[in-house]
Amino acid sequence: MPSINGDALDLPVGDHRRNPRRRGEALENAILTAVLEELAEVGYARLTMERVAARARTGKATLYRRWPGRAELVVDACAANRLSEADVPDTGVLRTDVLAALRQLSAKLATSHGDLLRGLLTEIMHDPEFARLVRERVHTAGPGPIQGVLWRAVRRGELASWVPASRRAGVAVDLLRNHYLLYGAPIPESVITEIVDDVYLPLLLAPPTAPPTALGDEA
Amino acid sequence: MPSINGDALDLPVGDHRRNPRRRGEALENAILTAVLEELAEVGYARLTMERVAARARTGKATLYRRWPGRAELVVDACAANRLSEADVPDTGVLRTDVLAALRQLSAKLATSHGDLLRGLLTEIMHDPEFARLVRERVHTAGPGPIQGVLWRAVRRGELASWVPASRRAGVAVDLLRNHYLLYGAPIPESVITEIVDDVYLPLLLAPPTAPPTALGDEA
Amino acid sequence: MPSINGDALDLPVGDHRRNPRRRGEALENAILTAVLEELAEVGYARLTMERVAARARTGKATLYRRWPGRAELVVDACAANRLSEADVPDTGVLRTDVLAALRQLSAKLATSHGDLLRGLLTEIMHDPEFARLVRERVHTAGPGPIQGVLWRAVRRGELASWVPASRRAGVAVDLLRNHYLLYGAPIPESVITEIVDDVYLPLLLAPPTAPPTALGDEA
Amino acid sequence: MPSINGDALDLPVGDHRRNPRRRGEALENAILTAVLEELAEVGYARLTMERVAARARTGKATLYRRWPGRAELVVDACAANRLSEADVPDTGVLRTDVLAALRQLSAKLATSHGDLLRGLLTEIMHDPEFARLVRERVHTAGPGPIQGVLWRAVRRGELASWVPASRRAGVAVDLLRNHYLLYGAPIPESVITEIVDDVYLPLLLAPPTAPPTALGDEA
DNA sequence: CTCTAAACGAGACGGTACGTCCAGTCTTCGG
DNA sequence: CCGAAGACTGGACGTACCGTCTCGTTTAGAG
Repeated sequence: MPSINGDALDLPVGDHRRNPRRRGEALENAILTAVLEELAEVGYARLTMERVAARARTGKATLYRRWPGRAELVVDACAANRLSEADVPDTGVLRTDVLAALRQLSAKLATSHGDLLRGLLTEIMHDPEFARLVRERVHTAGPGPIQGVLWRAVRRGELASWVPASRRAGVAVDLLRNHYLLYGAPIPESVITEIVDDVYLPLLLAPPTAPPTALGDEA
Repeated sequence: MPSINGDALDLPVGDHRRNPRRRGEALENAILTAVLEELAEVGYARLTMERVAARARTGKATLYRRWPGRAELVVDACAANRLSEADVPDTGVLRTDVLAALRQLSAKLATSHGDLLRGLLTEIMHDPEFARLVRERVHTAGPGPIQGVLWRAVRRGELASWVPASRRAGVAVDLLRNHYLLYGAPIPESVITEIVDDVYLPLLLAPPTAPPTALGDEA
Repeated sequence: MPSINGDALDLPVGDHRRNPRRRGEALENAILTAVLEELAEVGYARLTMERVAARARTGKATLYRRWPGRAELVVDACAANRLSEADVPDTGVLRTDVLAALRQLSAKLATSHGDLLRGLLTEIMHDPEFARLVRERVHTAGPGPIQGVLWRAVRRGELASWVPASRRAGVAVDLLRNHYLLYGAPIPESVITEIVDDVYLPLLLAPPTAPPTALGDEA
Repeated sequence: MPSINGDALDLPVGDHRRNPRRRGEALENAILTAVLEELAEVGYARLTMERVAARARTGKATLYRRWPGRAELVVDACAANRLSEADVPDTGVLRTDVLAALRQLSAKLATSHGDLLRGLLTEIMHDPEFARLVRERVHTAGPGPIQGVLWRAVRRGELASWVPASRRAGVAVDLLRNHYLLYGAPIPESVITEIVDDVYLPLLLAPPTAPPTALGDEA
């Protein structure tokens, strides 16, 4: 790109002016902070090793010594600022809990986390091990909370106990994530309620397999 | 990237050697063909305008005169080779039809189409109009066939007639696509059958909304 | 150059909007005018066929059909606006006349004519015929006036009659042109007077060949 | 220019295949050598940064890191191969020495040096500092030798001692250079002898200023 | 407390791709 | 059917980054 903006990489400096020279953890923190700032400012797609190094006032070699590439670096940076995995308040009703969980996820996707997810998905396939890492982060930003919600519902007797471990459990999160990837943020409230009322709750309460009578009755 | 392969852009030439000079549609076809070949060979991530131009034996300016960038070019190329929207055979049973449709989609995702979807998702947010375009292509590679399947089931009396128009209709495709994005191809057969048997069919046959008495009844 | 200014070649249009289509002389005039405007605005070095065509609201082929290249086009454009060959006033004294002629030439070189000369010199060698053309223009912008001055001096008896036809006649102009090419415009007054007083006049008045006694005296 | 020769930049390689990576002076020499070879092969007008980089087996960025542009790069390359400033043999006679010096210069202008001079003159005016540099190179390829010749003549008593420092000293070289610029190389022998016999020697031997009585005496 | 080995900062290096400009040539279509 | 208008092929531009590599310098930590 022929210089869309003439910025000479003259980033504001956190003024850990050189000397004393940072190492180990201090250095790593400076780098991860720089990554998060870049993520916030220009997004994942335009984040470059060059700018991260400049912003962290270190050299590119220092980055490559620790991370194989941009994707891994960014994943680590996000792991570091671990968004506290805010857990969902217990409202005592499954529907309300699920809505809260989805709204929380929706909000998270609207931040740089969403952009990040989008970007990482394209780079996932290089290395299966890395793919696993990303899935964990992505899922953490998903099924984690909802599992709690489901188990509470089981304890209250709202749900059959096999449900939280079944494939159905993740459907709401998957659909929401899917909607984000196709339509972007912000996700309209109506989409969330539709997912919950038209799909998720009916699904959770449906019998384990399709009623054999559905077809049989007609036949 | 410091030359993962040293090829000096010496691509096989279809030998439409210069003169007569191609214009308009003929030229456009040559370009779109080149795009598809590149897609198949190196994938979306490593497809470059430079190589496409070289392969189509034209100049970059000709590409940029027609498309604003790589993403739009690729989308057009895919629209052109419209993968014939192979329709699902009518087996007379909903479950079998759905399985066939998902297997078809799964196969499609395993080709360069999957890679493409992955790549385009990161570039979607620049321009809403472009986002819409991509969604259409992506959906075409999805809900299209399954709608047919569902309507046939309705006609056979297997399904309530409101189902194909409801949000539930797209769930299977969304889950499959979601799985591809997170886990890549090939998608194991077991995942497909689980989606169908544990989620999709029960969902399609569940009552329109969650039984309001769900908790009360059981308690 | 990656667009030093984003101008999309959207030049001010003389609004001979297309249709009726111009031809022959009308078109030619529009082109030559465009050339002169470009020359004035960006100079010879940055004058391009592309911009000229755009400015004249025509196509490049129209230019190439009439002129082999930029150099010839520009020369023609200058021939058209023929700078009236302002002749030197007769002061009755050789020195004053010569000074006036050189100052006139110096002034001309300081305009786009100088820039033009500079540019054309680099493109002269392609075609001897064209080289001749340029030399004529260049000389016209030089020896023409001074010949008059010299002949007047001959008539007054200030000069020997063989001088105007000798190689010495052109020396002043050659030196001035040379100075311009090496040092650019404006040429300091002192340079002009030095050329006249230290070189040109002594030379004009010197005997036809070196006094054979110069060396002989010493020997 | 649409490929005057179809060569795909497959230049002969000096096979300093990568590693050890060249730096500093070694690299610079390789580049300057490449420049000189390109100059000799295609001339200044068709010398491109792209080809120089390819020939030197380096990247364009490396060139631009060191030189602002083509002109500066070429000037440096010429400074490097400093054409040994071949000095003029002492024949013991001014006329013969001058002729030798001019013939030498004439020969030099007929090589790529002449082409170079021509090309650089058009790019001189961007930066006065650069203009100074070029003048030095150009003069070096000129007045240097002739100064020696003149001083020897002074020592022999052939010339007055004020001559070598006067503006007259450079006239022969200026006229020769001027002739080259207008008529190109090769410069006919007759032009050289005319400059020497009809202009330069008479001028050198003429009195310091024009006889004040020039007109009066005759009248 | 000294000395050595590793890590750091800085940035050069070889290289790919970008998106733009322009040169010349060829085609189409209007007058 | 000529010629105006403009699309085409293709080279080069100057920049941004990539990932590697070389320099000194600084700083731990072993002796």
